[in-house]
Amino acid sequence: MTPFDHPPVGMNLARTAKVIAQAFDAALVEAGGTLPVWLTLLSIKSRELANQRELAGMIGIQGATLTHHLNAMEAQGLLTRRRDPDNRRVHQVALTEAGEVMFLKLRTAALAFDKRLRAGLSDERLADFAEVLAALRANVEV
Amino acid sequence: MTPFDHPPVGMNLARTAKVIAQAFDAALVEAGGTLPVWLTLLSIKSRELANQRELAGMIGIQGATLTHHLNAMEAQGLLTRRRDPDNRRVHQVALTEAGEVMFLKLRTAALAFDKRLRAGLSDERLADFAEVLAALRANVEV
DNA sequence: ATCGAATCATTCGATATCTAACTGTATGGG
DNA sequence: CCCATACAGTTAGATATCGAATGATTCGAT
Repeated sequence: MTPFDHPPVGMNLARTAKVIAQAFDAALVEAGGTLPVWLTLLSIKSRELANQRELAGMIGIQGATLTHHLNAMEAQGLLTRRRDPDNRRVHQVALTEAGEVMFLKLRTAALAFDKRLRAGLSDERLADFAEVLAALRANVEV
Repeated sequence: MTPFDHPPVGMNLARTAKVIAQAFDAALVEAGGTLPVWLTLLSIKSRELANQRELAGMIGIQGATLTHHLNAMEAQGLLTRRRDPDNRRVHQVALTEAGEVMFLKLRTAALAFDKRLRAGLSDERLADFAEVLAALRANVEV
């Protein structure tokens, strides 16, 4: 498949990330949510009253994409948006009761998936893995 | 950002894969193509006359998605589709002259990007990295 | 005090992807 | 032989994402 001496790192990374993301999404659908819904809930919980720019940054998506998800989740009754009275440009996002419930359900699924993923891999091995990921990111920035 | 003891592997993997894929796509756009175009060209070159099911499998996308890319690339004059006379269900895909030229240009960009990505990482380290990727994939299958 | 620049969010239009349904073609068991 | 089943590809409809343009608000420099 490749005109490369070594199997290309990037391709391997992309393929692996894809199958894992798909499996994770399937696990979350099982639990009544989706991957973007989980990421959005997680970002909101980790910093209540953050503005949308900050939430998008935590998730690693653009503001426009987050707006989309928030619209859907607001329609589903998982969250509310309210303008910050101190700075009426920003929308403060907060979870509803239903949003909290969904968060807890998806967290259970996410924790189980993370455990499944780490099976058979030592902490040192995973730490080195994370370091390589960081190095790859660094090699691409700038 | 997380209710996890350890930073979750999957999230780290997904984020890294995303920024690297974006950087790679940018490099390919610089060279006159895109990531899906490159992957399609590469899959065709690595097995001339393969059918679309096989090509999609090599790239890691569904047949329907490949159809989309082939339509666009055929319209651009990069490739041709012809029915296999021995089995009129299958379409044999072949590159045109322009497709060959594009392949060479994008290959140069891809090789340069791969080199940039590996900078500062030993072969052993990358080999172990690839093994962990394989283990993660295995942990998710079935 | 006002106007231009910056900031936050939304809207718009495009691309990539998926699944499911459909079309056309091949094949094998009765 | 022929029909049920399987297979290759396309089409249709949905979701996720991005970048660019727009709207609303704030801030700062003169």
